[in-house]
Amino acid sequence: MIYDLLIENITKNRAVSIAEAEKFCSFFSAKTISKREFLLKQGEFCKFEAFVTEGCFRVFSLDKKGNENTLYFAAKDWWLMDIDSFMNHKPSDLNIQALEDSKILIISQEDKTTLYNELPIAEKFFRIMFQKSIVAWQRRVVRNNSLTAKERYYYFTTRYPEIVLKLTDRQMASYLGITHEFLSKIKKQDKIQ
Amino acid sequence: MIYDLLIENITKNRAVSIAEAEKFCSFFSAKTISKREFLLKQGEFCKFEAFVTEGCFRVFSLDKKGNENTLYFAAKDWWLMDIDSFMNHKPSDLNIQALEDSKILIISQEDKTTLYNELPIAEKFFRIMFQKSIVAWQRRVVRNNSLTAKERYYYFTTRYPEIVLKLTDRQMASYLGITHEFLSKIKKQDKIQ
DNA sequence: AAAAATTGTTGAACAAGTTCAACACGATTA
DNA sequence: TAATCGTGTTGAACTTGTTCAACAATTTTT
Repeated sequence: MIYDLLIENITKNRAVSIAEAEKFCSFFSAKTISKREFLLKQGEFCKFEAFVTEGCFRVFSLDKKGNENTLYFAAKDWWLMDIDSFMNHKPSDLNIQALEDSKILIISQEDKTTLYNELPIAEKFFRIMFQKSIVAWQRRVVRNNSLTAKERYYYFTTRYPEIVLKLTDRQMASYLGITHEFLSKIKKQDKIQ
Repeated sequence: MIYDLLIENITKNRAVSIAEAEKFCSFFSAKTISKREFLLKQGEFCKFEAFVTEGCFRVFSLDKKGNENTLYFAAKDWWLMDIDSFMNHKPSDLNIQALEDSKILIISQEDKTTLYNELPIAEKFFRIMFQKSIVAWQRRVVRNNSLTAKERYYYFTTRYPEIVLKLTDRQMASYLGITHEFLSKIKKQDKIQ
């Protein structure tokens, strides 16, 4: 069933009844996205939140110098959203693009409000999910400040080997915060030793 | 009243009744922390969350090379916690130290659970607070990757001028992700022009 | 008030990462 | 099939930021 993965995601480590899980899922509908297609473009209003059931996405922004900055990749079992645009009803700074043919479960802004109102456990679920997310972002900041590019490259490739397979070097470099030329040099060094 | 600032913080932009706000506050007790005192040390279990009503704190970790990495500063009206240690009941990676004589409102781990159970609006309040926090962390990652040290210095000093006054250069440098020597050189360059 | 410790400054040598340009390769597209 | 475009690689020159050491100025402790 298309909701299996989402049900597992929301019930994992939490006391959620079958009825609650089913109600939760009823707010989401399935959607297919082709490779290279954009789910969201900078400047648009983000009026959805989504859960990835198949494929992979890249979330990135463009800075003033025109460089791409990859915030994160979202493969199966990850959530996709622009919290800022969604929460504050403002144009998005982010682009969300499919790296391969993908499938998501999507909820609209209005339905998300209804979900919170009708299913109190949803507040707890997302509250905990956001807490975990903050921990991950804090660790990312510390890694970016305290590790060299080479160390960050090792961390990323050993931590997310399945995602690495789906990326070009340019996409990975924009996540690591280095140029793709320098990433190429890191990889070369690596092979020699 | 000592709860005034907390009440303003939780009611701002949200429909919270006076009764709810008062109940919320009843879980918190006032505490005084002296300059240089640690509210939490790396290795300890973080069994509290706190709201700063006076003074300023620094939250930092030590990496393998022995360098301090400042995650954030928390002045009046900010929340202080180690989400990871608190949520996952594990030893903390973080140090929380008062930069000056300070006052906080503090809630214990048990009371936080009770608060969530007895006051459903608390789930919504913290869910929204955490969402805002994620947006801030995402922006920090983008700034760290796309701005030079000098640009980050400008951003920080113009965005948080009151906090800057309370910091040594070393503390600011550890937040910006540079050495204090280099910060000193940035400041010198700055004066000349 | 003296001693000790921490802080900020500066310089010189160095390391990490960028920029730009050139080229080879593979994948789309016409 | 040819043409085009994006990708990965490499080198040389350059910029940004680090490291280490020395010193002066403050702050803290005794």
